[in-house]
Amino acid sequence: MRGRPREFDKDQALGEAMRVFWRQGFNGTAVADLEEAMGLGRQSIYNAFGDKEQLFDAALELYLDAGMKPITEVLDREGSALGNVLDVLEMWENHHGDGNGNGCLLANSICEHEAMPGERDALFRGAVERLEGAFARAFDRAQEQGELSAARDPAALGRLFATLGQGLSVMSRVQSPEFMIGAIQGARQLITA
Amino acid sequence: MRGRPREFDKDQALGEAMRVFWRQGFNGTAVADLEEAMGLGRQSIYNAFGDKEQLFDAALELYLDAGMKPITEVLDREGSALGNVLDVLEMWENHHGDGNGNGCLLANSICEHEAMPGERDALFRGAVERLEGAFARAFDRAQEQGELSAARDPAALGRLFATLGQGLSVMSRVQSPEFMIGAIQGARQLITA
DNA sequence: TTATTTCTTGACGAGTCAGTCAAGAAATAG
DNA sequence: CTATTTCTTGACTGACTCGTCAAGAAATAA
Repeated sequence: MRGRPREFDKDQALGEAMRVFWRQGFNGTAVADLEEAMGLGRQSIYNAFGDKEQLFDAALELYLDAGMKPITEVLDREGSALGNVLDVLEMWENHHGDGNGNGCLLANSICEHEAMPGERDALFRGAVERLEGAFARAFDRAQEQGELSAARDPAALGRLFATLGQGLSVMSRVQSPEFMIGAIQGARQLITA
Repeated sequence: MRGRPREFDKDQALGEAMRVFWRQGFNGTAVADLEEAMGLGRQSIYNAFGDKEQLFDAALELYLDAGMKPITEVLDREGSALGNVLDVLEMWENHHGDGNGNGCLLANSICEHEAMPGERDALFRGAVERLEGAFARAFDRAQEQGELSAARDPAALGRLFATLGQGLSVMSRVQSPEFMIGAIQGARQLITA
């Protein structure tokens, strides 16, 4: 027997929750903040998502799906692999240059994570490895295509660029668009010239 | 009239407070945690350091002095400027490979900062600019010394390496020493070969 | 219609938070 | 010695925390 259906859109509400966690972090977000942003009463949130920690996990998963896939998809695109890497740099330039200033929820969560309840290490590592792997594959193909010196180590460069992405996320929270563009320009120079 | 002198060492207590904030963040740290780590009663803390926010600021300044100076000093050393940069990469490799896993208090604070009271943007930016500037000067000198291609932009590379440092800090909180070594190895390859 | 299930609303409670108050302890100044 | 100043200890407070409870509303099933 089905009972009364919920009045709100669960996915949309989760998106709003994600944005609040993104901006304020887990410990910096009160359930009252979530109520306001999601436009819901407290019990509706607990009915639909469980407690605050489960809601955060769901929001983080949504973020990793929505925010990571576009990058790995570009990196795995056919054609010039080095071009794909440069396209991702341009995506980062546009994203971090728009002044939203919240960085990346993954990086923010990793930095806060010792102060958070629960076990999320595996989730974090998995996300990083997907990013790292996509970059490594691209650099590998770039070598095959003759666009990257055979002296480079694609796996090491994959780790470097995944790390750079996290660094850009941190910097975007406090630095100007000009800074971000400069840092990305530096990365461009090192893999092209 | 002087009155009763305090029984504890203020600098040492601040160091303990710094370590707690470093590990747990501002919002993740209760004043009770600070009491325990510093070995002090609550009123002693408030007498000596003011409120929690002022104590955090003092701890952050201590960190920036103690943790940033060694890096800029190596970068500004005479001799091979590119060698200095490589030495900093090695310092990071040793630091992040020791498995302490707390990353860098600056990066952690930047990520948490929207959820924190007060204005720290200027402090954050100043610290980043000191790091960025030291790298930029080193790359500039490396060009003069003929160890870095004249096609590079030292300012952009300075921003890139400051950003990389923040990224390494994030990664060190969840990734293995092998990952860190790989990422740093990637950076080495790009500025030497 | 009536019974059942689920959602929504608002109040509530136990626990934790940062910060303060008050009293006693321990030092210096005269 | 006494008076004064500062530090230390521990209790305390009001605000905020997350999560739950209870009652009514709104849907479906028969």
